[in-house]
Amino acid sequence: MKPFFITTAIDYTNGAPHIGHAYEKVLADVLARFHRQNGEEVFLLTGVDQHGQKVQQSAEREGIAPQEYVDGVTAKFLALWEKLGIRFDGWAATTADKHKECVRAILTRLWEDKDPATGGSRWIYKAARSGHYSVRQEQFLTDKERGPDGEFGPEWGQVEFREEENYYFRLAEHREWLLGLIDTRSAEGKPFVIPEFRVVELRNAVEKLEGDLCISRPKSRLSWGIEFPFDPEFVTYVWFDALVNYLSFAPGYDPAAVRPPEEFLHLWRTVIHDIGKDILIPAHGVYWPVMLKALGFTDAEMPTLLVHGWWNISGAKMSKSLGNTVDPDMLADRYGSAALRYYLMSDIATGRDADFSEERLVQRHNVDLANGLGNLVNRSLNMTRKYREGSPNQVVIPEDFSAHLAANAAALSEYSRFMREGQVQAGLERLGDVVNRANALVDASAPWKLAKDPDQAERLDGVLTILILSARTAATMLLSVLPEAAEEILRQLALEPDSLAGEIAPGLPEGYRCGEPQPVFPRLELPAPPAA
RNA sequence: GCCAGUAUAGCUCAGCGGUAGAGUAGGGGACUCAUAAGCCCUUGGUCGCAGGUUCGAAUCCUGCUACUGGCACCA
Repeated sequence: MKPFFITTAIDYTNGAPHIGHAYEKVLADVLARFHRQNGEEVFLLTGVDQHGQKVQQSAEREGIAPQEYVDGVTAKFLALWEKLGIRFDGWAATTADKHKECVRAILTRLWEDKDPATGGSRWIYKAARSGHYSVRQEQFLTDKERGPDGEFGPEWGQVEFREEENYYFRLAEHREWLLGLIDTRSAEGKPFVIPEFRVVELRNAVEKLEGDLCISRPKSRLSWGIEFPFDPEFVTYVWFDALVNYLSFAPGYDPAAVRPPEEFLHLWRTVIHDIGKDILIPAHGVYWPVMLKALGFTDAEMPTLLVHGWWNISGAKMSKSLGNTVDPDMLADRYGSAALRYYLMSDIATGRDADFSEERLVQRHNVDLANGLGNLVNRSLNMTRKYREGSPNQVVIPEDFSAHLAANAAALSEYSRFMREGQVQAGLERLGDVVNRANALVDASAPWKLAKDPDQAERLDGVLTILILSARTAATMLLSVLPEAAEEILRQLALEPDSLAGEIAPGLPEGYRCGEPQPVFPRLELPAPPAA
């Protein structure tokens, strides 16, 4: 079976999930479901990033242990994914023993990979750096933190000059290699980053790459992390912990092996990292490929980065400090997870930003799903039952409608192409075409008139057949985005979905009888505005 | 400061050298199988601003403005 491996970013467990977290997971889930529907061996990996200073501080504020704190937040994420129907195959939690061991094994290997010329590690070195340090905020200050008078403001408390030793991962010397990788991938038509306009951004950043990556924090400053295997005075700092989740929770990875095991590579060669634009540069676009190179991955074994945009709120960035975050849990409760999933997939072009609007969420649900697809299914089944007791006769499709099914087949294959490219919105537009074409056919052929004229009996059978087959094709195209609703439609139609291969059945099965219509998408209403 | 990107109908966006497009919202009509849904027709734009190239520019070039992203600087 052809493999398909997709990962999401792991979310930081320092607050409740917002709409952006939900969007990224729904996108991954939809693509995973599409490939699964296409008969592929799919692995979807998602999870949470649980270490770090902010978690440590939040736990202290609440007077509980960090593990207890992250377990609580993690439960919120898991409950939301359950509510939104996110079906994942691997769950990455960075405080899991499996992950800690993997990170430590990787650090050990890189530390012990000695350069014969110098006798030191080829990848990691220890060095002292100095700077201004705020004791109260427990962080080094840059000149950004200086006030207009050039001094550090009172919010930093006591600021002292401090020297600190840390471990560093060599990055800068891999600049040319990374530029070559980016260019080669683009030239081969398999860009390192999708959408392609982000490749330029990444390339610019890589060209200016200098300096190495600090991968440790002294325990005196940060205790909530993975202890360094060869120096217990330090814990692993963010990216060497978080990024490694893609390996530690992937099936078959062995951190000790010089070359990744074939069992693992089988899946890994197809890997797509579904991430937000905020963590492309430098984490996923620079640190990660160099880390993989250090771990013995060849250029052909580098991932593809699928970079999505953000949901803005009335044109403004969503941020906790602005207090304009959107709670996906509340939206799912208010409108149902299907309406939310459909909105998130249909109203943003993958890779770009969009403006979030509850009004638009309701509108898209009502126009596309309730009035469009839902009503098509309902009216088709009603007429089939009313005029043919659920079983249209097997007839030759009337000549003036014969192009209809061919157009549906074309729409289905275009849908597949868009979905393979991660363009879910474009795929859903093809679904809309199938629905609109069928609804137009109802009015053009007027089955209620045909039913009154015995001479038109065969024509009526043909129209009903096309309508039911169209509803089936539409449901087939809805399966990855709204699996439960699509299955309910197929149940009412009493049909299996079409194959995604592009060919569709020319008629109904022998002895076909449709099921009972039941509205699948009741219309939604916006809550009444609060009384003035 | 540098490098990109975006600016087209109320809204979301497509078009990227040859008479301004789609969906949605607004208006009108005919119908009745249906979730008062659907179908047909239709109003609506000096294509951010100013120049230039061209027989012809939303489309190419230059400058400007606004917004977005990235990087850098912040002695």
